[in-house]
Amino acid sequence: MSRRPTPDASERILDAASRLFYDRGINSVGMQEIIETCGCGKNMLYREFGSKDELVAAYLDRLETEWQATITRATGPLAGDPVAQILAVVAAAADDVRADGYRGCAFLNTLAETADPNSAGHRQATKHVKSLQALFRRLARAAQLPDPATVSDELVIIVTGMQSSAPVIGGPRAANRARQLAARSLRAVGGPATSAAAD
Amino acid sequence: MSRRPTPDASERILDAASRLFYDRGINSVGMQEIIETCGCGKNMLYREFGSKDELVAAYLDRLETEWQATITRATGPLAGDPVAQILAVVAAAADDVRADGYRGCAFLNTLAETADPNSAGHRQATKHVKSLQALFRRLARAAQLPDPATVSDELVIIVTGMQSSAPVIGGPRAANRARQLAARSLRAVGGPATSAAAD
DNA sequence: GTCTATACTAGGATAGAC
DNA sequence: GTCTATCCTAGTATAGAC
Repeated sequence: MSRRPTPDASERILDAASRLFYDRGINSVGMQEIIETCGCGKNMLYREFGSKDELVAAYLDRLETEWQATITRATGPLAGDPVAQILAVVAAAADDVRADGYRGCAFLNTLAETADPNSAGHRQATKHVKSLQALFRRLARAAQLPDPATVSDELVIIVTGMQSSAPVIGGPRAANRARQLAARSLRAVGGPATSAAAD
Repeated sequence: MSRRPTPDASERILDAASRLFYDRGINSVGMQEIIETCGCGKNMLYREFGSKDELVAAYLDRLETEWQATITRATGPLAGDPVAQILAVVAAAADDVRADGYRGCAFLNTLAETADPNSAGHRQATKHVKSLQALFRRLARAAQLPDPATVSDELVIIVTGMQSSAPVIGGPRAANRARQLAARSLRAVGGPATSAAAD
């Protein structure tokens, strides 16, 4: 018992850090608290992650990877139906929002917290939103919607608005309204294959 | 009544603090930097504002007052046309978003930064969004729109989404898309007086 | 008296050394 | 794990200029 191989020490640290970072904000969490929460030593933490910045980067990196897996899982079965895929992406984001203790999008929160555009957190958060925008644009183009750039911007606004307003107006309400808004957005721009966007 | 030699000392401090708080985030700004920026002494700052928390509260208070004045100015000439008033509120918010150096809604940023629901900042930020929601609901009811609660939630999502996505997708784009989304939302729910929501 | 400027306390931050 | 170095934080108190 005394001797733990801890093959996943890095994971345990990242688990503790992620929870604290999200729940209380990156700037409000000290390294000491992360150490106490995960029960590791300070040297261990700094050996696995060289600095707090790196730990933050790893936190956002893992979330990004998880999000990419989520949308792959959600859109995979709908290959060939890009309109349904768009709605599935919105629905996947909406599922997160319903969770207890939801405190907004981790990337948008990081953006609000770290103003320096050159910081790793800022760049990762910006990249996250831009990749969501690009995904919507790609799918809108595949659906042969007129003006994919406009509709993808609309969808980004709907998703980020859902995430930002949810802590105030309530997760389920925000999720439902956002899904309806997205469906309506797709119907409004018309195009050949938007029948799937009917309520 | 003790006369004050510098009647605007409080204002100057609040100006400096507001700019720093917004540009870099509340938690990233120290009292020392505020003092150096506004050129006042530490004594003065702590006499006018008892603590950093109070200074933050004054910062948000003033923004709230300015915002209330903005919507009063925007909706005043449109009395009797609640649908146009809703669009005017969205347009007023959109104007802010276009500004150079826009870094998101100050209230939403505060919410992201301070997780403690009992803190003054958290409460003021929550109140701000809820009051926007209530304003939309009141106007939607005045316009005799069916389901004012739903349409007001949609409008809140559109506005907060515009504010949150603007730093990433660009202020003007976000502003234009949000105004179009709001107009479409009003047209979609129908009602007797939504012709003003036509593009 | 009213201001600025600075010294100071007490604590918490990151980070490194052992 | 503990201990230390260095820095920054909020906030108070003192010193000195006008």
